[in-house]
Amino acid sequence: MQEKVTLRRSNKARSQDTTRKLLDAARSLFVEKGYAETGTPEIVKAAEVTRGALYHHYTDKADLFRAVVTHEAEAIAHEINATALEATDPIDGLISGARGYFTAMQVPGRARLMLVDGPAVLGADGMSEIDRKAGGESLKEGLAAAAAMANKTDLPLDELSVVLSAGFDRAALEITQGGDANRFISSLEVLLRGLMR
Amino acid sequence: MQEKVTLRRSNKARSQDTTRKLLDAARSLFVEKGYAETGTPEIVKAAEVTRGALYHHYTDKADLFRAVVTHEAEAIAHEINATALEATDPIDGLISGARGYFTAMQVPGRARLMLVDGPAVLGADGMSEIDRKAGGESLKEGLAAAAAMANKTDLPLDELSVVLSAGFDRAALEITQGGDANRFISSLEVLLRGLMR
DNA sequence: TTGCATACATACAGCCTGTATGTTAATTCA
DNA sequence: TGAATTAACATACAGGCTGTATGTATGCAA
Repeated sequence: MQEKVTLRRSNKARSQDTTRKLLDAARSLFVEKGYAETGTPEIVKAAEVTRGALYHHYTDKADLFRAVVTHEAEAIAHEINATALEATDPIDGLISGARGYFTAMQVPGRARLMLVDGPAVLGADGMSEIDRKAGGESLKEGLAAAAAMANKTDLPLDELSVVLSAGFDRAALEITQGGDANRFISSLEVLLRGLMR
Repeated sequence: MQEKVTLRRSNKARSQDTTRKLLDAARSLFVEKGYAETGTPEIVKAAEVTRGALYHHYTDKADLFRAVVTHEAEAIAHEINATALEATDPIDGLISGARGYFTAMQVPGRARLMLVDGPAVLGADGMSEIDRKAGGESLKEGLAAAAAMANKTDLPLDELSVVLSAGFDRAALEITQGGDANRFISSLEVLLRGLMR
């Protein structure tokens, strides 16, 4: 006789499995169609779970979105770190970091997720917190190092890093839409070099 | 006997009136609560019209939003032009324009409308078209003038203006959230000056 | 083994969007 | 100037989506 094959799994393993399936499905749908155009019924169908599971693990749709964005931010930080090369010139270091950032942002839909839907759904503050946790401080550190080397002590570093960071983001977005990465990189480099002269 | 007092109005006048009421109500609600959190029933109630009127004049909710954003972009351009002063130094002109932009962006909720919800709902391309029609080319022109005066012929002006424009936007957003306008302005000025040296 | 907590599954209520249809008044045209 | 047409709504409806409430089975701890 065929026994009732209920495969026995720990609660932790079950949770990990379903959250992972939800995260994967949600990510690819959010990336493909955007946040507003993606419904939870569609997500759970793709994830092969029920809405009950979704709302058990996440408080609401935005919470799931936050988890996806957080995961993505970590992946981006990881990719950048993997390609970042040590540079003697701090500005070279910043440019190399920017190159890595642009490359990481080329995975389809990622730029929209992180730079358009993210701020709209989670707010600018919610996003900056996620970025901070995922190590988005590197720009400010690089700027500070460059300023120190150039003996520029009176630069408004906090504001500069905010402004430049927005420029990097915008450049990344433009590049995904066909913009010329090299021209954007040189425009950023000329800004940085001018700053430190 | 009391005659039936149906005040007689032309169709054009009626349309102007209701679209204006819709625009006003939608603007203040979008600004206060954001696009996604504002429903059309709420809008028409505030405007004292019906949803039928709304969907008669606009194809959908996003279309009404587009009209609001367009109107707002024109108001911003107008405010900037009103305060812009002629400068001999093109960089001074850019800075003065930035000051006007930041001031215009301080009206509550406007920054969110134009810089957060706008791109998410209408797309980056939809927004840039609106900006373009409302005269958002002034940055590129100012940059070109400054570059000409400084004999900088090899700058990637298009990319620079895109990157800097993003920086201006981000600065405006930060200022509405308590950031120090003067520090942002000097950070932008030091970027521009360094660029043209 | 017994009781509680976890991890769901199902059902439901409320709201919202867009469309279809009906009605009244303005405008056009013969 | 009267009839036909169109504009400007108003009302009703269908479908879908979100979040919650409730039910159930299984893991886990005492």
